[in-house]
Amino acid sequence: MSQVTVRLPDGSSRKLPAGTLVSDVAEEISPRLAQAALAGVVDGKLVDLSYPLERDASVRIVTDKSPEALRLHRHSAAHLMAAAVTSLFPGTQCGIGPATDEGFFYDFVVERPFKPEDLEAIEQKMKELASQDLVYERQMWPRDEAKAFFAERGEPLKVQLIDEKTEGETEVSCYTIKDKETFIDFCVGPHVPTTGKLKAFKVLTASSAYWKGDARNQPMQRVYGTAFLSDKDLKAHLTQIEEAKKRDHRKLGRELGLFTFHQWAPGAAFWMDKGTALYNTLANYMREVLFPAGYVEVKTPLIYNKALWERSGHWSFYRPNMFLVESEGEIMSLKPMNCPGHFLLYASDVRSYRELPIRFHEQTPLHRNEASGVLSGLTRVRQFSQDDAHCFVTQDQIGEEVERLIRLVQRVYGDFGLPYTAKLSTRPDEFLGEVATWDHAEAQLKAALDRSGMAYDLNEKDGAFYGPKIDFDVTDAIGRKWQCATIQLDYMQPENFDLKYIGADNTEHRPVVIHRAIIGSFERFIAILIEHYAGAFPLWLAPVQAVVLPIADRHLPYAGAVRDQLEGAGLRADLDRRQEKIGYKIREAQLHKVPFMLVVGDREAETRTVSVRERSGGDKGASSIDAFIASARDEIARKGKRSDGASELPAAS
RNA sequence: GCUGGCGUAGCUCAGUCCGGUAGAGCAGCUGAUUUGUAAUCAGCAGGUCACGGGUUCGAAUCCCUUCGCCAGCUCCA
Repeated sequence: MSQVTVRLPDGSSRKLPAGTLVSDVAEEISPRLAQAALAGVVDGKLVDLSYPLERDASVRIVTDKSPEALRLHRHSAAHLMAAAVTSLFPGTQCGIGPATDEGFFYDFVVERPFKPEDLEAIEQKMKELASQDLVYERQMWPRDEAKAFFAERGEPLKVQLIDEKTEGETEVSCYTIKDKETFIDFCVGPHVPTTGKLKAFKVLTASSAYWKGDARNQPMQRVYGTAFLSDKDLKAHLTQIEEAKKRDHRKLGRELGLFTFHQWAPGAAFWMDKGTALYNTLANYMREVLFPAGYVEVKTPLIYNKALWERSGHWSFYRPNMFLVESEGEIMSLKPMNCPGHFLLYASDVRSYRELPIRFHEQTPLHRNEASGVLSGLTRVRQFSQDDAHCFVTQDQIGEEVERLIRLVQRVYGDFGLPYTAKLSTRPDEFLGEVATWDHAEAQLKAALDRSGMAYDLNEKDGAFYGPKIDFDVTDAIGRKWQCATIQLDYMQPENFDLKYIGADNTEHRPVVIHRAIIGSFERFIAILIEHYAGAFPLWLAPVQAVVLPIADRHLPYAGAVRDQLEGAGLRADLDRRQEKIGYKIREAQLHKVPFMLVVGDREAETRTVSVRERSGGDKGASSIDAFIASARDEIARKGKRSDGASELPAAS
């Protein structure tokens, strides 16, 4: 019998008979490893434990500790779910069932949509199948036989998949759970060896999806579930889902009196006074950041003739998302973006190289006619404003400008206590302009990222067709990622709009445009902040920073004077003048997450002080009004950070 | 936009399956209470049951339309 040499991760190697299974290798190393083994990695490829080793190879055994384990579990759980569904609902057709970042799903064609009771039944059935510790078996079927088999079983979608995925092959791989009567699926695998390995899974929701995600195809029922390596991890995940629900900005926005919606203005928020205070604080903060960075604030029209959109190219590719209006027979559109307006503004005067970079910052509202089904709270709206700006630079200024931008991004996210990551997207296969120009631009972006000392991912070929870009993702307090900042180079629009500057050589040159936003849309960023802080904004952002709480009516004059003094000092202050006990007023203020409660009664009125109660931290004792104002202003100026730069905010979890 | 679910007082929800005069808590208002660090007591008021149509002696409830909200519609066998 011939032998194969198996190399192990520790550098050792063993000679074993050809055809030895991965599971045998695990057994050979140690019985305990064999017990824990879920799959193998042979020459870098993830395979089943039942994979036979026919030639020399490096082998690694996958266990719960391996990075592949989670996806393996989830994909196997998807099969287990499909087995449960086909058992409970005979005649169900199966589509695809992949693992995802959060869990897994499986698409089915069923007679009627699933109800919550069905999902419970499915989960029960899965548990039952798991407890039976059934084997996942890989079988190689002749292609035609497999197609005939699935066709006969009334699974045309599987036949279609086999056709598409295995063209030119003679055999296709299928996986059974127990046997082909119980469950069989066309699948590359691999899987965990038996259903008993799956110990922590949950069926979550059902909704509809289309075959291959295309609305022209047949609608299917998608059942989502999640699986983890331990009950502890699963529980943590479910708790996280609950936590996310508690922080939902739509719920907190109403409870905190920030904003509301009306069915007659779908996708457009009504900002109440407190929400407006927050909005304005953000908008002014961005102005404070951008003015010293060389930006000028501009306001350009909200409505433009269709001619502009034809020039910019929006008319041909963005029209479905534009709100059109008619005036005296002319078709106009509300602007979905600021760029074309900024180009017209740039072109309204002769520009010299001495002026560049020119940086136009604008916060006026934009309108995008998003499909009704994608609207969601403040995160997906039809009307919003951005901390939008366009920088007009020379080719050689790109690197420095981008580096300045990265520093701005770092500063802003630092002020909000949001961790972030960056990714650089380079030239796609279909692109506009010269390869040399792209290479030059990409090199400058890379150099700028390197100089900034930031770690970043490379997204090859993911740039826009008009230029490369850098995107930033922030991670909120409960670990969710949001794309906010973007820095995009644009070579196309300066051509379209024939933008020029006069160079040092006294001839005309083409500037490069950098589209950039740091927080993106104020609406969406506020949603992120609400959920990040769980509604408990740091002092500098809080819509109401302090509320004065008089003990009894006779303290109202003094309380009013305190409130006036706070407002005079630039603080956002309220006065609770209701005839209620102090505990009631405090409870109310706590629920509204006001950072400071200032209790005033006889003692305070006499000594011209306030009793400070902190939202987090309770009673801080008496303080003179001036001392309170001074410390509050200091905290606002520091934006909640200690003087060493670290954040005082508790890690909300 | 498409598929499914949902829409009852400002908010959270009961009542809908099985048609028969619309309910609770919180918030609001009035009165009493004048209060010291997370809910004082009593009373009152508040609803074309999203909108429009249909079935019926009778519709919040059953059927259809429209609007809005929620979830999903990228993950590859």
